[in-house]
Amino acid sequence: MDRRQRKTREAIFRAFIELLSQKDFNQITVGEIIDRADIGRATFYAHFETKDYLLKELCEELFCHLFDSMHKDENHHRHIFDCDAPSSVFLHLFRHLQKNDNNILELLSGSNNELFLRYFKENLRRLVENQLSTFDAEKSAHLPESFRVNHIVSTFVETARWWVDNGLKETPEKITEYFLTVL
Amino acid sequence: MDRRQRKTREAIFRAFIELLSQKDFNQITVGEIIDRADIGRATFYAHFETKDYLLKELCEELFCHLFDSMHKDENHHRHIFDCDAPSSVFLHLFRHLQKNDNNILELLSGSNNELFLRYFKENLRRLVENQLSTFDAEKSAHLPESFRVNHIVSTFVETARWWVDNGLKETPEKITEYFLTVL
DNA sequence: TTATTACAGAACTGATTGTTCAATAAAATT
DNA sequence: AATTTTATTGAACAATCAGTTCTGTAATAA
Repeated sequence: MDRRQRKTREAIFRAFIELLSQKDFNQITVGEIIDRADIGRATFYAHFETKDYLLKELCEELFCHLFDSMHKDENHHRHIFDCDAPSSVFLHLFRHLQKNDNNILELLSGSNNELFLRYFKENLRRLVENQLSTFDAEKSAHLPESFRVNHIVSTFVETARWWVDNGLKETPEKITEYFLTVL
Repeated sequence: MDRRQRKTREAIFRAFIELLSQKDFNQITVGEIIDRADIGRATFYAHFETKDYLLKELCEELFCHLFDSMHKDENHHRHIFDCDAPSSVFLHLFRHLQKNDNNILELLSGSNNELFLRYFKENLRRLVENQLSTFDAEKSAHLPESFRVNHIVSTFVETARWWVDNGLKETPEKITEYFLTVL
């Protein structure tokens, strides 16, 4: 990839994330993004078809980073706890959320980020589907699988949002415990 | 209230709901609303400051209708099941959702209705806070109250959305059972 | 060195929002 | 019934924004 392209792309992402931490997605205009990124209008549209695609690609990069670093962390902490336990995956996620790399938290708690939440849930769903059997309680065995997956994913997201909205006061371990208790 | 005012207000709501069943909230323009409602542009802005306020007031009317009719129904069906059971409240809600008065379902399952969901949850939260004690399991007793309330509310909303998205195939009784099982 | 590619910057169209105002029609008041 | 108040109309208006197009220029690759 051309060095110029890379720089422009990063400048756009940086500006976009800064703006996302200040206001809702729908309130942000292309004009604001290009002013802050200090690029030409035509350049923006050469990179992203619309604002929606910009968010989509940003999300994909964030999730790659989130899930990649999760796998690394899993190896690194292998001696601390059992990585095969379903809790470990979520504990890792909560830990990485706490770090707030790339201001992902603003996206989670914000009020007009339906699109972001959809992507987040899509990614989580894949993760949960693979591990579904480890969650099976006798009680929920007769429920449709898609319902169970949806419930786990939704509960994770809502737990994370509650955590963020209340100022991240609990430790990742504690919030994982909350999460597993209600589950 | 002036008969003229009432008529235009209803025409606006009717047009707005019809449009909401066709496309996302953010895609709907004021121009489309006034064309469909067959009123002047200035008239719209005499009634609603912005499109957001229109949605807000629509939601308030829908919730009044939903919760009012729920109370009536509660009396009407008192002989059928125990209304003090926490399940009955939610069963009523699921029943009224199934009727889909005023196309409320489109709002629930749609993709850009963060605003609507916020109002929905606010109303539900009040309901749940009053009945929280009836939900207390020993397991969740040590969790913060706001977390528990949030979890119940979120789970209800997500259950309803799953139900709607999957074509309302289950009966209200069945979906209430699903809901209470995962809870 | 040459050819290719990305960017700047400006101008432009079209859509949309929200406001204003004078004329008209409906409703309320006397 | 006559008068006053109020709501609506319809059109025109400015402002903002999205997305496109173009030319000249600078960076990169061949």
